[in-house]
Amino acid sequence: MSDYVTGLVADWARERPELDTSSMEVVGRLLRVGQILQHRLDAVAARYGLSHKGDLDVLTALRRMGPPYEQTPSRLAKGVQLTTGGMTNRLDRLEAANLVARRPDPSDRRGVLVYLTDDGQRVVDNALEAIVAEQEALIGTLSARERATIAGMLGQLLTSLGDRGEERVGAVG
Amino acid sequence: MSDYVTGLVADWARERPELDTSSMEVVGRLLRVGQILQHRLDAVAARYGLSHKGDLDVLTALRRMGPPYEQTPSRLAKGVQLTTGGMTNRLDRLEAANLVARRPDPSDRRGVLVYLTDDGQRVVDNALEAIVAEQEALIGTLSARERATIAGMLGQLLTSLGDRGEERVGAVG
DNA sequence: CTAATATCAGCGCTACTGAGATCT
DNA sequence: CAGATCTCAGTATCGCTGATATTA
Repeated sequence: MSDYVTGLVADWARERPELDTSSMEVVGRLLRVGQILQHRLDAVAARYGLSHKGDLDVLTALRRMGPPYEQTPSRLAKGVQLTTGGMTNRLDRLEAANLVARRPDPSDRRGVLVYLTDDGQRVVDNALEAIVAEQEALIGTLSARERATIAGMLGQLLTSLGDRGEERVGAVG
Repeated sequence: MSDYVTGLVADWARERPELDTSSMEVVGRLLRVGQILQHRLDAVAARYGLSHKGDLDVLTALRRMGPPYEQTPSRLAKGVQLTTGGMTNRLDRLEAANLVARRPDPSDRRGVLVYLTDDGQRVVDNALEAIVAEQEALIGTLSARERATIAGMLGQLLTSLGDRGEERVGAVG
């Protein structure tokens, strides 16, 4: 078994032998795996017309909230780590594609509420199933036991990195 | 322990209970960890003046080759998955920063060779040490045994995804 | 002649910043 | 009045495409 990182580490061992490359064996692979998975999942989303990278994130964020699949732009922006200006652009795109719509917020006349249209609900539900299927295919070589092990360690790592889930971003949903 | 993905999965269990979210426990965490690590490492690179995302990749690619730290733009572009046009832009930036320089390729008068300047060698060597230190800090909570386990599983995963290391990209080096 | 190398100009995409209008 | 919400215009980053000149 010789992946991309194996070669990297070999290079550094030759060029900078005093460098401790043990962390690279983990971090390098994590980054590499993340890139490949993200790329493959983006391709799946694109098959559902979601060729703009962050669009699926917005749709799934709304979908995950449950009916009536509605949220303010500000809170959506926080959820996907975007400025409100950036969210305006994204929502314009999604609204033009008829996947979301805006309506005035009845409880705050400064604001608006964004909600999934019927089309948007259909697209996100279909896309999500395809995404999950692709995820399953991507990690198909890992046994149930290995999955539990790696998920546990990554969870520990995320927690140690301060990840609490207040801000839910990307990562398919 | 409750990270970002824990909340995600709980949302989907409520909204789409028939969906098998087990792959998301792994893939979601891999993506999330990758994002966080990349972000933190980018910040370290920025401290060395490498605020443009792909710049460190080019410098490390040259550094890893050993003296005289030299390569053609085409091969560099392949190594970091970039078009030659994109590489021209990057090299212009790096050359303006006096980190690399170009000279005519003596063996092919169509081409040029890019090499690390003395400044470039200093910067990449210093940045690399800082990157490795940051990596160590980031995964500090994992024991040696856990690191070996996760590195092994990720290597298996990368191999199954077709990663062979012909094209060495990003991922710190 | 075909293919490869590097560059350049023009384009597209995406997000950010800061200003402005509205409202709490 | 301070602060929040959203939008908009302008700007920046970054890579790609396709054309070009040169050489293998």
